[in-house]
Amino acid sequence: MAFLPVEEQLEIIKRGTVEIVPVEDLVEKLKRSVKENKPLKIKLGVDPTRPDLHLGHSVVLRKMRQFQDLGHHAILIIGGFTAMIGDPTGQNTTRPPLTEEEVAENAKSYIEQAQKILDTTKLEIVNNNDWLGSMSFIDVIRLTSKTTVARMIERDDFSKRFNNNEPISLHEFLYPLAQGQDSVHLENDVELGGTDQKFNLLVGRQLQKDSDIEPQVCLMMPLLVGTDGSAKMSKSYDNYIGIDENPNDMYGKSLSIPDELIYKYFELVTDVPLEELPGIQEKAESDPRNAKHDLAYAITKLYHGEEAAKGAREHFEQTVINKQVPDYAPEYPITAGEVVRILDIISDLNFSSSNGETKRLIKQGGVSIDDEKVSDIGLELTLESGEEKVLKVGKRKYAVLKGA
RNA sequence: GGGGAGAUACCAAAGCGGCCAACUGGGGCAGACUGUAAAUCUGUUGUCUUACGACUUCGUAGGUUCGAAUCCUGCUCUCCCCA
Repeated sequence: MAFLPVEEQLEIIKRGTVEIVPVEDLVEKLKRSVKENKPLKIKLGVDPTRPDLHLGHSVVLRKMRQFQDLGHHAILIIGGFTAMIGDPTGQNTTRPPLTEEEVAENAKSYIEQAQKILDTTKLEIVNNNDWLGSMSFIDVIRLTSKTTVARMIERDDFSKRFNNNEPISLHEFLYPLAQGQDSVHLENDVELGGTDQKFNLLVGRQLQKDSDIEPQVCLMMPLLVGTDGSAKMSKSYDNYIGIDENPNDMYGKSLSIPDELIYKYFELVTDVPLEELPGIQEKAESDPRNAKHDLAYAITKLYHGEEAAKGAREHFEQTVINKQVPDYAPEYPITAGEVVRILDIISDLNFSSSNGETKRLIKQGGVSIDDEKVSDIGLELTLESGEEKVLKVGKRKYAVLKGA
């Protein structure tokens, strides 16, 4: 296929990118690629520890996709070997290493999800266990001799942990080397990663140089801030929007991000055309409410299609704005005439983690039946056959109580 | 190898024999206000119990005591200093 002119490619590549080190090398590589009609090898390493992908992961995956669309060759590395070490990046404590079986299973699930973003028909998938796993101890020692302790602790998370008197296990130093060795093995032109990966990516560049391979260009994408507006998006902070999430939740969660993030999200996790971005930035400031709805729509559409996005918007208007009961509310059957405690109903529905919490919710006015706040902790109810009541717990948990 | 310090709830951090289910801050949850935004105010945040109260919890296993997060001993883990 014919490649786009270098300038046009660059513009697409630079979207949302924090840093390209060094950008001149990328220009050179692109020029040569166009001239020789030869795709660049783009490397992205993924850690198969947590297989649930969310929009945070999508940032760098989307960048990968953009390279694919530009005609370049995408290589996804499953960090089967490195996962057994545990990437220290961003961890304040050492990660538990995974077994080979877990890795295989997680990798499978990862790829399944990633195909919502990547073009898997044109994707090369490799496992770094294939080459790292067979290295001998002497190979490893030679590898370690290529860098120094001072360089290692110069890395941000290490120096922080070091200064905070937190433990750093020796094996964690090997992680960047292992990742760098991947680049030596693949001889890739570009490696993608989050800004937190900068150090690791640069190690790859250095190791390639040492092995007389043309060094890779490191391209860093920002870490997407989660829906809470402060920490990076992560499952463990529960501030994430999963790419597998149902349209309604996806839409709703997208709306719950702080206003300041609207533009960033448009830039990083949607496919709105480059030329529309300036207009969006303006709208995000002048009319954040609607801009955010546009965003929620765009995100939902990306993963579920136009119809579902429309449905999610209607659903939102219906339930939140007009305060109607969502149609997915679970039904809770109650035998006609039977006396049931409200406490038990909520517990059965898993709407609260303990009876103590339920009582607290009731005391604070967080529970209502048919729009009427429940004030009595010990409330018991009975339903006639066919009778229905709507139970609401907290902000957005609904159930339909149905006499049967 | 030698010496010293430490391990408390989601996180940080007080408490150092009974008044401790454990101060305080952050986070979370709920209410008011709103745009499922922010800011603000209020309440709440171990389990069971309508409640009184009961039970489990302060790295881990034992011990001392009427009584332990607090004292003693073993163990595990971490940090610092020296070599």
